Amino acid sequence: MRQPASITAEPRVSKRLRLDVDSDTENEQLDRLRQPVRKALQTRSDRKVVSIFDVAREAGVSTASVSRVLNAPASTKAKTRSAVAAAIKQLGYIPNGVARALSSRNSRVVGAIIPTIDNSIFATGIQALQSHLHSKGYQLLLGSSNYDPELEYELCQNFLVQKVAGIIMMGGMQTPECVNMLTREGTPFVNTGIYRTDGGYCVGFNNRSAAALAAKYLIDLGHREFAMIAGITKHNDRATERVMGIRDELAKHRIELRNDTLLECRYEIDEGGAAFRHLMGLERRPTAIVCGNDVLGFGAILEANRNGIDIPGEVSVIGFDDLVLSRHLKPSLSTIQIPTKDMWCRAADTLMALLEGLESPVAVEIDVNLVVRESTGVPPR
Amino acid sequence: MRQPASITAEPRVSKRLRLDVDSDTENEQLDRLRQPVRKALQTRSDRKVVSIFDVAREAGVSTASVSRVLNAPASTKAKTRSAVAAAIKQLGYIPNGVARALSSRNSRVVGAIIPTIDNSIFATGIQALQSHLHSKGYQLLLGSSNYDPELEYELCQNFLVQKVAGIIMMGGMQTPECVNMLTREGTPFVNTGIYRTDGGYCVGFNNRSAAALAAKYLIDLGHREFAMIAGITKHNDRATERVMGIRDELAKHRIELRNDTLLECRYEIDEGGAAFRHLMGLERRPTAIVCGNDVLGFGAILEANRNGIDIPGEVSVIGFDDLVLSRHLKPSLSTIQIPTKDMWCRAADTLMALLEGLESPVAVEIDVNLVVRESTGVPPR
DNA sequence: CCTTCAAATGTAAACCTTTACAATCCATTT
DNA sequence: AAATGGATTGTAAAGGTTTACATTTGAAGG
Repeated sequence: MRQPASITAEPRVSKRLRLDVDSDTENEQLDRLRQPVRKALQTRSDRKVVSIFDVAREAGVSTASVSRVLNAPASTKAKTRSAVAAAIKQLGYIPNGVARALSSRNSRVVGAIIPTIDNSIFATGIQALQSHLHSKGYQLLLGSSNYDPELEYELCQNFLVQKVAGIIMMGGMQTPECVNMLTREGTPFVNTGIYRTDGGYCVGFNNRSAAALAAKYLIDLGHREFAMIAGITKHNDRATERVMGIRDELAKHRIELRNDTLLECRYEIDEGGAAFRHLMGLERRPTAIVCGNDVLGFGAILEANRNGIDIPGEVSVIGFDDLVLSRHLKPSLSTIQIPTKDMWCRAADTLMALLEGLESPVAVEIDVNLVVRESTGVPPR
Repeated sequence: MRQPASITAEPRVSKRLRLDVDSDTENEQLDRLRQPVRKALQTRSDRKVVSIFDVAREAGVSTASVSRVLNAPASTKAKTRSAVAAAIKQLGYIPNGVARALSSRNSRVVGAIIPTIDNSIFATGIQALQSHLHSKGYQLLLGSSNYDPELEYELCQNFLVQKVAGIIMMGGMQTPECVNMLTREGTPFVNTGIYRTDGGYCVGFNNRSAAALAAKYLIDLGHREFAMIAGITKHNDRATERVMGIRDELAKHRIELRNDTLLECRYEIDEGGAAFRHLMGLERRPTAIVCGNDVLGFGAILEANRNGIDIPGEVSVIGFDDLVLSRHLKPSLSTIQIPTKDMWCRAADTLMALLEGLESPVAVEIDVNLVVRESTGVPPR
């Protein structure tokens, strides 16, 4: 029996549940598609909004002409244009994008999903993305998934409800259900931060070979005792591939990455510092530490500073991403540099081309660079 | 004469122009309201989308019932609910939020404008905002203004076109035209990061007295030679008030903030470093430096590290914001701590209360704290 | 002056919901 | 069994655009 009490129209609290999971109760399934009923303040309730009809009347033309002046001015006469422009200005008309989207099936809104905005590599990307989209007349609907594919699914579904024109998502860890849903709805999407040729659109780089680049550099310097402070690899293809890249390169040189020197932590300074401390306390100390990203590298360097450990004298540290801070730290952090802004803008370009029916390369590879700074050097002794 | 060539329907490039500025040509005015005509790929063009009619037919009920199951389940019978739920699942129905918004006049989308996502204090705020909104069933449309009121106006207008339910904006430097436009449209908005009682909704703190707090602390330590590495005050009320707060407090103690020790720079590490270097090169060196935010403080500390200047031995440095990094730097940065996440969530709560027709305090004051760390101490000698 | 035809404009049907109002159902009461 | 009235459901009218198609305009050519 359904309990009416449990389905009153309380303000919706996301339950992070999937519509298509059998164990869900009906209520929970529906929850995800609801909008709350509690009588929302109907903005502009009494206020009469200026519509395209008002503009048409004021300008002495049809609504179609107003629409054309706005959307296809080249197909209107100068006289019509100026009459309409005057009317628009006179009335303070602001087109209703919702009606426009409904009618034209084009919302001119792009959705983006990143793991967290609270990581400057993503913040930088989103900043670039937003201003690029803005310059092309698109708006940005933003969601963060906290590295959780279920949440990412939910955000995607919300985007689809909102009828975004397309979606850009960091990484390629969407659940199959998520990809199905996007495909079924016909909403194009681009994965960013990864490069792969499995048929989906992506703009990014090969994390595996990029990481290998770092390892090779350290090996060439003479290092043989390695450690890695990796990101959490679960649900994170980039982190996973970076670990694989390090393993690849070490294996090539018959160097082992011992289990006790491969640490996974969240991308936080604290955690990087703690991992570094742990590694420095090992009986068999590594001489080179590869970090899953620069934040972890910062943690390592700052922890070393605090404890008077000499980088790179005693141990070399290399990061990944090249955040702004990396070059400023003392010692400055060697790292793999990603052209983040460029990557996000090109992801946007790829998506927008798709939206406009243009040809667009399916997989775009972005170049990364090894940036050598002060935190790496030859091994001690 | 109008030049047809100049008004072909090229993909829209934002001209950042105002509709109501007289010097605009008609074309430029209209530009801002257009959507491009170049035949956009009409997503899901042939694909038949599943509509509420299909669900209704499948479930053997009317569309009104389907709508009610989704939006006011308590007013439907269990049998109807389950039939509709089954049909929705069966068909993979995803409601059309655009049609929903048009019909109900409620988009459940909130717009937010910040100066730049590329500053971790804003990134942190937006992260908190987005997940808070998500938990309440709202989505986030994001724009960054780059501290430019004209751009902010434009972003606002785009939000209005998109019929956002409400807007949250960092600071209170909107142009009068912008505020007028929002008021005319009846779209509620909340300013964040500032506290003032001029009638508009805001959730924030008094930047002036917060800054004074920092100055007072340094004065109490015995400092008399002050400098300030401020943010750019133009178009930035927070930066301006922070300078005023310092001036206030110094004046109270008859201390002068000489012109050559008040530097304005963009919130970047480089600039903070350069300013610090400049100040340390002065004949009459300050013993205490107040920074407009932590990023500038980082610049100062890192520059000091590079040049072997002892902080706080030779000079004390204090920041503003309490970014994550502040406690990790060596020396760690004393600063004014802002409960950023809390502030943004409460701004969202204020706005959502408004949207739901609930009472909501007009001005919410957030508490700030002085956090004393290693970068401040008694003056030298 | 009359045709012809491209360009410009107008008419009205979608687009997909929500929701006011009307109609029906059905448990209670009389 | 009829009447009552609250709960549930259905009908159909918005909501503000775009756009296919029809119509009008007007310049060019005969």
